[in-house]
Amino acid sequence: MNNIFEKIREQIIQVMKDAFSICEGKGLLPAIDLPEIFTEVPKQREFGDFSTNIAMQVAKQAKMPPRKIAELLVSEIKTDNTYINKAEVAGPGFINFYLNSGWLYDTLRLIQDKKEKYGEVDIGKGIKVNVEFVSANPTGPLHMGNARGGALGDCIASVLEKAGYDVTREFYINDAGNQIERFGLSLEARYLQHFLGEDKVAFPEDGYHGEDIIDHVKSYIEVHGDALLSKTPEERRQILVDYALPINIQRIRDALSDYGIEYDVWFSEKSLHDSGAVKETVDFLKEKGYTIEKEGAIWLNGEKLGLEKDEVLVRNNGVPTYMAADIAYHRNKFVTRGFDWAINLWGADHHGHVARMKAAMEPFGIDSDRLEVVLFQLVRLYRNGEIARMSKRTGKTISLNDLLEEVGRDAARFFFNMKTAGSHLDFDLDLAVKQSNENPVFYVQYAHARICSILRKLAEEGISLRPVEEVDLTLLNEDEEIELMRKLAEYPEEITLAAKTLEPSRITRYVMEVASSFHTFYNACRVKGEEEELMMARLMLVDCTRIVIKNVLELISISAPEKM
RNA sequence: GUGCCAGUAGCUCAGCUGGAUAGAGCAACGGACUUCUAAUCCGUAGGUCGGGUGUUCGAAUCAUCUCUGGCACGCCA
Repeated sequence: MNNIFEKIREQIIQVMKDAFSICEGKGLLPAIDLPEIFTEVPKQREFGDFSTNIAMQVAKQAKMPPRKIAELLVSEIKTDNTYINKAEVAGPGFINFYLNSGWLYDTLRLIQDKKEKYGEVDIGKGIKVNVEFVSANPTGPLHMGNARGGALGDCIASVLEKAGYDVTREFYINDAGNQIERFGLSLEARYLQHFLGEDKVAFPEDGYHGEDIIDHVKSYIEVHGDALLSKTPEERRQILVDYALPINIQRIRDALSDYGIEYDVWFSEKSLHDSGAVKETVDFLKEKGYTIEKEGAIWLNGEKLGLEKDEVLVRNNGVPTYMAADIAYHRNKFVTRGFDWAINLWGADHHGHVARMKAAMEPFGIDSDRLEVVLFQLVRLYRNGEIARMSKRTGKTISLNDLLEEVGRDAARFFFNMKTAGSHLDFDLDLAVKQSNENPVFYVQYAHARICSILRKLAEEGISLRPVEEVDLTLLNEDEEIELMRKLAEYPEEITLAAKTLEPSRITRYVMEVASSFHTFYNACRVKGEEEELMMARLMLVDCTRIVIKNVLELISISAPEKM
């Protein structure tokens, strides 16, 4: 058992089912085909700890007023051996359950038992899931979109791990295709410009204008000089790409590592072309009749797959498109490597690609539900209350490296994980570095530091945590203590919900609530200096809070300082 | 033009399978440090949930229409 909420929910459902059958047995209620019984935590504390609306749900079926049904059920309720103290009918027909504090004390016992594993649940049952995120073009540095996608993807992966999935973090390296061509052309142009003069060599219109391209060329020239002038353009571009690409990829790895992201797999698009997997995939589609040929190109048959239009898989020059490679890639994930589930994080500007990719799984016998795409809206950076522009064309982009240098990993990851993926995100650079109450990162970290301070101060006096079974937890009954324990009890439930919705942002908001409950407790109740048994009970509560905050911060890869 | 996403307090955002009086943070205003860290806490104020219609015991949530903003509709990725 690692989720008290789950246990309570099961108790309530069982108690209600029993009450229904007793009522039916006594002829108080007609036979009812029970729908699933839902429980919720009422917003108002006076409505109890949990409630259910089942009486309202079955009112129509029973042909009785919901309140009447609820009253019958409550009169026949059996709550022996449960946390339930009493049940009451309220409002239009809610049944409110009031629990004894045992579930809160059991929560503390559970936390002490599980320690850093507290919060883990097993809804994943070891299902193999591939989480692919960032997957930026290795033609330049990582930008804000990659930063958001990185924080989100990494936290989704972490949440799924905690929820019992077998997670693989993966980066798809787009080291083939058109953008690599343009990368080569850009490098070549800068190279030639260096020797022949800027005005003598035209820069490709859709080339990469960034400074980093010039830097690559400069450092190449420092070592190898002008030897490439005598090569053919093809050779020249190949050599320059072979030189610069690994550098870019290494820089991406380093930046992501600084950002707290470690991948299990770096998957090369080029390898799919080299191994023949792309060609094989197109051939397969051709054989199965999912392609059509027109205008010298091979197209994916949109009509047959329920898509709006056809998509080019192989251009009339024989070069496959990214779409062909992407299909081969996902076929590799599902068929070759046997993932049960694949989650991709894409910027919202790629949303048009979602339906196509899901549909394209069908010919391979892959249920499209096994591919899940999380779209996230793009980021706007603010500085001095104004939008900090980032323009890829002028090369004056604010990169992930710049961001980490300016605000640090903790603030960056925290901010990107505060909001749901679907909402636009305004990143306030000034706020992220502000060391004040306006900054939510410090709010949470401060709670952790405060706890550590309490533990430190007590340790100096030779007072340390007792084993939980030697502590009288029933002494914890102040409102602030109850509220804090209640918050701590929610954690496994939060992990469950975050995993089900693929919304790690709720975990970030959750830890802010834990911090808030702790700060309130701190201001209302003292630990040090209280009568010994009470002090020990509170020390236990404080330590459990520390464990939960640390677990969450570790989950989202943010430091948990012991002093601030 | 078609499609996708969004519109909730001055600002930034939560709101789970429809539920009880729509929440939080910041900003504003008023309070609390001789006591474990005041990077904290307590209180006050702040709303036509973009707008209309419908579905029903009940709608911020579902359906539909409409307005506004962002994005996508390439032999780019």
